[in-house]
Amino acid sequence: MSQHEPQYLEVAVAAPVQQTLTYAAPVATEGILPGQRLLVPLGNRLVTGYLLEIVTHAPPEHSIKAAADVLDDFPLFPANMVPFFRWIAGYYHYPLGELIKGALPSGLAPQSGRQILLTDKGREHLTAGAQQQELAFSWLPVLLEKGALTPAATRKIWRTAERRTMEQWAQQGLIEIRRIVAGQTTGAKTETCVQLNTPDGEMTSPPLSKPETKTLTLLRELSGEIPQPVPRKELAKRYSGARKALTGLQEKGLVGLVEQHVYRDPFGETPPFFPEPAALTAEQEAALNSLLPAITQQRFAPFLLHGVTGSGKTEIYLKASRAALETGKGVLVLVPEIALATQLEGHFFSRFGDQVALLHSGLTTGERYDQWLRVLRGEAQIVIGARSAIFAPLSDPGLIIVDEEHDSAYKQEDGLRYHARDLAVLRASLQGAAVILGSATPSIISYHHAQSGKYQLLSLHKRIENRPMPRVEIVDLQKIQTVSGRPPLFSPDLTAALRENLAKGDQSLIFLNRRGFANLMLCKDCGHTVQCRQCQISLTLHKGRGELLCHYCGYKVKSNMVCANCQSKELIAVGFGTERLEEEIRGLFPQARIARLDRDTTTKRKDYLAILRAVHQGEIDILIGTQMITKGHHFPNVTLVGIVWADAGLGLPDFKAGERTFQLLSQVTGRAGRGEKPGRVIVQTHQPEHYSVVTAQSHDYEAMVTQELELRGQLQFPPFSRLVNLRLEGTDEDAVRAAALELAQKGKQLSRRHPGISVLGPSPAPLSRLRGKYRWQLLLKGQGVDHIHHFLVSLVQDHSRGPHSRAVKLSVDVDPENML
DNA sequence: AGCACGCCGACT
DNA sequence: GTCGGCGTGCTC
Repeated sequence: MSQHEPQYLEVAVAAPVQQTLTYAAPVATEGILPGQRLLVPLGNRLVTGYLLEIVTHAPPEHSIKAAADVLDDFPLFPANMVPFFRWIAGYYHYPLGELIKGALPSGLAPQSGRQILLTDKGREHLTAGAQQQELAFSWLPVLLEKGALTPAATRKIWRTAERRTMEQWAQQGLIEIRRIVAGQTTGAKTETCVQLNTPDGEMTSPPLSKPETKTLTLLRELSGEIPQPVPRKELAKRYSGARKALTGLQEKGLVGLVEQHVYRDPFGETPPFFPEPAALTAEQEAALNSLLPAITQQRFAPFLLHGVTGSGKTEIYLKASRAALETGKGVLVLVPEIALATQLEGHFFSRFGDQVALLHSGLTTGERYDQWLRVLRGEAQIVIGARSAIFAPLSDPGLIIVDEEHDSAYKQEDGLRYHARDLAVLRASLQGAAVILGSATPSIISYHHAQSGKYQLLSLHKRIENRPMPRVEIVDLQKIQTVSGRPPLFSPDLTAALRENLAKGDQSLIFLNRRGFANLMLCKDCGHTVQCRQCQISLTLHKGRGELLCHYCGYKVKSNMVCANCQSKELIAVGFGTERLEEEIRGLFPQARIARLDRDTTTKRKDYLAILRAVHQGEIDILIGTQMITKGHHFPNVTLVGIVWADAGLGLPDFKAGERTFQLLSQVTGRAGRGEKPGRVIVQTHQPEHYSVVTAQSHDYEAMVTQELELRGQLQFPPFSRLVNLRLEGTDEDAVRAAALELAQKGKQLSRRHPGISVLGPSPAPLSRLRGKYRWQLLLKGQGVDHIHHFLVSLVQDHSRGPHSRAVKLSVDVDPENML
């Protein structure tokens, strides 16, 4: 760009503003680049803005303000990600600045705020009347004591009517309201380190106390040959008196303190080492022969890698990654969640060492930021992470891998409702990279694309070393006679198989995708069920915690409560979850070593790893769990898998229920017989003839796809159409209903001019009340994407101009994964 | 979002 | 008359 042309900045502000805004460059700024954050005036406040592009023309109809400040010394993301961000904002109907804010590691969006400071006059006047005032203003004592309120406290008060008082007092000169820029919480982590000032170490001059001498000696030891600063924390850990002694040593000029930048180690522990296998299977060779040329040619090429569990997909990822690194490009690996990362991250770490950066939700804010910087600076060429890692600042990815691509954890279900797998394909196409979507049970959508030639299909049908797929037996729960007339939790077949396996010393898995003890509390006297106060959902009994829990909002009450309707104490627990299974199994097999893996037993990654390790080391005979146990673990000694209730998900009002049930059954089934011994699976169900169950039994993925595609075709569901779910939410039930009806009417009116698009609903959402909000929804179904987007833009505009736009929130869910 | 502007009811 | 409630529109 020429020096003489005027420079304007196209900026996306971190506020719900749809358009980008144009600012003049801040005074005296050189070499400002896209990807840097700015502090820009918006209305009469200052907000964070993200510089997208430097342009020569400004829109003439606006006065142009200058950016107030540049917040970064370097761009936080590469400029070539800007088109990616723009595309996403358009597709998911989300403000670009908010999107970028969410894509960057958290804590990087300063905003202007206020802080209250007490003046001398104020101290005088307010102290006198403090006794009475205190009753009215809870914050006054703090203000009088500290002379100031924190920005966070001020912000809280500002939202209330007490703001008026503040403004009055400010006018009277009792307090000062200072404008500040707040919210920049995360920076590179620095650590206080101790440095020796006298390297050769004359201990002579001033007399030292005993702790001081000891600390100095320790410091010399740790500093090493060429003295390096030692973290103060480290000294304190080895000698508890060090912290205090250091103050003395500092005064005597013997040591100095420096702030030093450190990287935190995100690998909480050393991951296991996986050696490179000596040989590949013929199928692996064939898949790589298709993949590697595409990677070498450095162009967009999408692949669907369909490989049954245990067929060696990981090795293909690793070989493909090496090829991408050899072209000088980076690799991005997406995994469904932390759970799976442990296995795959171990493999990548074993092969590529510290070239790997990890980005997952288990990291602290600071750790995330550190990993981000490593990627940004090119210090790590491989990124492994959960869905948000799709935004990792790799400047030039040559390969993007999405493992377990069918997993619904890739769909973000609030805020920007993106699908990381879809964004992976998009990013690959924008940046000219190869992309591998891998799964044993690909999503219907992806498989459909492979059939139509949009993706190239790579198949691994055989397990490594030709291990057979496990034998799957179906037990029809309806046919089992019991005294109560209700089906048992464990059929005689499953109980016998468990007993047998236990006798052999083999391990067993019991799977049920529902946690807790009982999912319903019924009043014996009046028949009422205990419901969540916030949601249209019954509370689940968690016996161990002695609580009834809402699985949607986290609301809880003590389980010894009385019926809200009739005060009866006689509440009976109906239904079952993993906690109940555990109790029953312990009763059936008191001698067995039993563990349970679900969100209740593993609140931290550490607990989770501990249970997995115990299973691995053979310390557990029977592992009970939710889908957490299905996530890609290799348990060589598991020879029996019991699925307690296979059709649990089939009753949901969701067109993906059949697909998901098949995927779940296949994933669980795949846990059996991964070692040398063959596996056996027992599937209990009320619907033994359902195609999801039947095809899972025969490991016949293609048959499931054929069935499913036929059904989807008849109903014109994806992939034969596109869906957008418009959800309306608010605390006022009538307003939400009214807004939904209005929107639907507008939609139906509009659809007369857009014949390809139909409007279904409105209707109350399947979860009609959630977290205290009433919910209605409206489904758009149509053919062309562009078509639907035009349609959406005018609908969203209509709502935002409508009378309910503030009381009722509209969220747009493009390609919904979950219809609840 | 967050802030100003503006239009109505109930107080000095 | 004006203070202050919140519906509405805009932010370069």
